[in-house]
Parts: sequence; C-alpha cells; structure tokens
Amino acid sequence: MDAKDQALNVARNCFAVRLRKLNRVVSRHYDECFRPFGLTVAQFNLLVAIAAREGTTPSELVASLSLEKSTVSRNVEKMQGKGWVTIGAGEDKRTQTIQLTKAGEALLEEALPAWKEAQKKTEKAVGNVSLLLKEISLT
Amino acid sequence: MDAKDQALNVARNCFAVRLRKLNRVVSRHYDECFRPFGLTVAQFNLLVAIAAREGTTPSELVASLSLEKSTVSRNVEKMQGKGWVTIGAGEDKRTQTIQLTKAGEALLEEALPAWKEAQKKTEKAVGNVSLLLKEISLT
DNA sequence: CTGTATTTGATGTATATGCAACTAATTATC
DNA sequence: GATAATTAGTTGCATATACATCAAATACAG
Repeated sequence: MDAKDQALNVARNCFAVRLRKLNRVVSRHYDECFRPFGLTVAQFNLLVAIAAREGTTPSELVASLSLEKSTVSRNVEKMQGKGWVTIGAGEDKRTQTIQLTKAGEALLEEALPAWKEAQKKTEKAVGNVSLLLKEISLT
Repeated sequence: MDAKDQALNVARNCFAVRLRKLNRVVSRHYDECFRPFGLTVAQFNLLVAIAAREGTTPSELVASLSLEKSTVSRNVEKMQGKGWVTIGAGEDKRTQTIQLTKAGEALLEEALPAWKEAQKKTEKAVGNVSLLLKEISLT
C-alpha cells in the first residue's frame, strides 16, 4: 500500500476525522437556526446546562459538558455581559453560582422552536442521529 | 413541565449538545497522542486529506472536509510555514495546488502509530465508535 | 465582444476551545 | 497549628472555526 492509499485509508477510518466533520456540519445547522436570536450553539449548550441545574457552578459545567475550565470561565462571562446569567457567590470563597436571569429564561423559551427546527434539519441532513448517539456511553 | 425539566429534556435530547461533547472528548484523545509530534488533530486531518489526493486544491479540501474556505486558507498557510506542504500554481490563476513536502510525508509516517493509539483509546473511552459512525451519511 | 455573474482565495473580525501558569482558598498531613 | 497538596477560577497565549467583505480571474448572457 503506497503512501497515498494509506492516507486514504486513514482519512476514511479515522474517528476524529469523521466525527469532527459531522460536528461542523451539525453545528452549522444549529447556528443557522439560532442566528436570529443572536445565539450560538455553544451558548445555547451552556444556557440549557445552566437552566437544567439552577445555581450550578463553573466546575459542574466543566464536568457535565467536558469543557475546559477556562472555556467555561470566559463563555459564561460573555453570557453575563449579554444579561443572560448572573454570577454570584458560592459556598466557598473560591466557588461561584450561576443563575439564569429573566432575560436568559425568556431567550431559551423563544429559541425553543428554532431548536426543534434544528433537530429536524439535522435528522434530515445526516440520517438517524438519535440511533447513532444512543450508542455512546459518555458520562 | 417546568422550565428546569424542559431544559433537562433539551440537554439530554439535543444532537448538537451530545455530538459537540463527544467531539471535544475524542478530539482531546487525538490531540494528546499527536502532541509529541507538534501536531494537532485538525492539522492531521488536513495532512491526510492532502496526502490522499496529491495536488489537491483548497476548494477540494473545503468540499471534502466541510470546512469554511477561510479556515482552510489559514490552516494550510500555517502548515506551509511549518514546512509540511507547498502551495503552488493551479490550473487557473485563481486556484492553487497543494502538495505534501518530504517533511510532511515523513511526519505522517511517524505519526501513524500515534494515530492508531488514538483510535484505540477512543474506542476504549467511548464505546463502539465505528458502529456509531457507520450510520452517518455524510458526503 | 462587453458587461454581469460566479468562482477562488485572502483578510478583517468574532467566537470557541485548550494548555500552561498563576492566585486565592480550602483541605490534608504531620 | 504550620506546611504541603489540592481545588476553583482567571489570564496569557495559541489554534480552529465561521461569516462578511473584498479582489482577481474566469465563465456566461446578450
């Protein structure tokens, strides 16, 4: 097998190559649907994660979303700037608690139809994603 | 269903949320394995894509990887800076052709064991990814 | 042909992401 | 109780990514 065929083989069988491409395509669908709300899919992710656990902490978000702490730190700060969340004192002087504001709740509510649309769009473009993701054992 | 439960529901069922998390986790495995070579998974993606079609063009990479053209432009430029690829004249005066250099080929060769390791690591951490990706109909 | 539309890349700007190094606070060790 | 280790978040830096806009080249319509 020459270098070219080997590369082709890698390109076809690499989990990362395929997953990352899928990720770009799918994320684009969601970004399109959320654009009218001035919302990105990454911000939407954080919003729902925060909404699902009122009074959560950055650390919890790090764990539940497998994000780097610095990413959470900066993205949450940005969302605070937009008035969607408030950052308050936590149990420790180290920790913080994050809450949705009224505006944040309202935004989520408004964006829900767009989310449903994105879900549909994704299934249509990519196939049976539910079935696909069902298999994954991510904590 | 109150707002919190609704958010939980979205968080659990959103394709983007789950896919993006999986993408981060998996990409991290590859990045770790490639780090000793000064290579990122994104660069590896491009390298194998270029190797698989010697003399490809940015446009082709855009199409085959579903990347934005500006992303390809800048990433390929960076890889040229590292001496892994050369950018030459294309058929048009608009287009370019991209070639792996000897160093680029050598790097791919060297990194192959790391890639295999990353594949294994991923299967171990995430489950049967092959089965999972088999279902996807991405062009 | 000539003027318009399309294609191909480059560049400006913004977001998302991660690693390394840092600080402050807390916990564990002795 | 003092010191070491760990934890929580922030900040500096770099890469990856996308959208909008631009310029140059080519293709197309008349």
